Amino acid sequence: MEFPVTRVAPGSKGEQAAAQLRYEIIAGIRGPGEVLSENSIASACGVSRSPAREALRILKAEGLVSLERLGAVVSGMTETDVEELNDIRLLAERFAVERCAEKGDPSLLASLSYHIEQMRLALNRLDGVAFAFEDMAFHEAIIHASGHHRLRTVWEGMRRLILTAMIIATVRRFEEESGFEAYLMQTHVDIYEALRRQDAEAVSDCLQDHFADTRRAVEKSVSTTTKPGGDADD
Amino acid sequence: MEFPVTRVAPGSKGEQAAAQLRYEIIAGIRGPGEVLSENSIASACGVSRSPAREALRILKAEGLVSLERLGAVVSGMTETDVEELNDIRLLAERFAVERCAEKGDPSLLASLSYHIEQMRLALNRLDGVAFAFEDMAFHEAIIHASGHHRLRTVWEGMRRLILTAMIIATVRRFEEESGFEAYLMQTHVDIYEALRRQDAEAVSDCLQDHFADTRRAVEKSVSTTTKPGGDADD
DNA sequence: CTACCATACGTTGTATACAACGTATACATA
DNA sequence: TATGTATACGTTGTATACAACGTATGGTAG
Repeated sequence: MEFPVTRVAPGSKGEQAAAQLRYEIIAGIRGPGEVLSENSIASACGVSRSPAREALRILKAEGLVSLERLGAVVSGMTETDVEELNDIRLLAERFAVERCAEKGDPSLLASLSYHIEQMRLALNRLDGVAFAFEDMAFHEAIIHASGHHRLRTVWEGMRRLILTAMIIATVRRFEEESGFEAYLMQTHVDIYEALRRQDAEAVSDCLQDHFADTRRAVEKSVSTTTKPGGDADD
Repeated sequence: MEFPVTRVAPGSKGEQAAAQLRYEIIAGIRGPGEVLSENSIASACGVSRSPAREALRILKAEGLVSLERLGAVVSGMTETDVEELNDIRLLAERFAVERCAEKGDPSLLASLSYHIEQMRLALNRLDGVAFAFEDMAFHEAIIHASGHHRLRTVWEGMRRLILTAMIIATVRRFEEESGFEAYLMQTHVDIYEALRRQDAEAVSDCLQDHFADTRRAVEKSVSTTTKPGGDADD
């Protein structure tokens, strides 16, 4: 799989290097315990230390590495990490829909409907990457529609992490799994319908179901990932 | 007020510069709309562009500035921002105590009790900074006790922002307000007691009360702040 | 064989130099 | 006067050089 670095991080070389490393860490290509020095990243990504340094700071903020004195140690993404990430996503989106219910943004429903349709099209093309982007856009629309700046800032801090994990999981699911399409689409439609009915409790339940499914899918991807560089059991 | 930069950010020059700027933005010394170039920060803080650049990235991640092409534009902290920050804090801590209830960490209660006692001592000394640090430690203990790594990562992303706002608000409250001590201490004791009784619902209510009070205090500080550099209403 | 010390290397933190890009301003021309 | 253009400046992004620090390793003395 060739990871769409520039689509995930369209910005500077530092962000692109971070995007590449993020992918490699989440995909398990770089296993937990592996040490990343600024120089090694610089040479690996073909850039100088300045962007490499920036990449490391980004990855640190996302909790993917811990900056030690000797270098950045890869934390990796375990099943627990995926589960926790979904905890937070569920927490954030439930909060967001509560706020949406108060405000009642009419353009949100249109946006969600649009992304559901785009997901259908991507599904027909068996384009996992496109599907993941639309899936992401669906959930991001809910966050944005809340109109809560701070929630959005928090979201921004884990946005690319989530997007990357979703791309990996979705592509793998498209390749390996079968028969999941109906349920995957349905959970999004359920959320949409519940929002349209302004049934807050139903939305909450639908989100919970959806993330339970997401968790299963992502965990399967993460756990089946080989870790060539890993096993650094000091 | 001399802001304890090194206590908030004991790290590199970049982090210290960020701490200083963070304080100045939250305190309103640097108003919304003000433009911060890397060079101006470098000269203002007496460092080179490398730490200045790092500081700007940190502030961007915290949502205090937005990085435009022309430079970093200060977003500032409005009353709405403070309110939103407390929304997220309440959300995070409620989630944390739910997890704590499941696990039942005995050392948490001891930690909370200790910090309450330290708050009392700081109160007697009329030491606003020390009080804020203990207040912070109290709430941070709850987050940590949840054992939720991702929640901690999210918390880490807004930790210094919250700490700075708390220091400013607390110091101001110590200087200007009076008669608030009893209630301020009581809300923390209430949280502690509810946790000790393992009464999840009561904890939630206590947290809500506490943050409602915090919001009032911080908002008062922010709103009464003069903004000499601001008023950049393009 | 062990313990200690010196040296060399690798790491991050910081400063500076260079390149690319956009903008604003001043000037010339219609 | 209005408009188009060219130039100069300020900005970020990137590369490189230097400094400080810790560690690991090798050698030497006991």
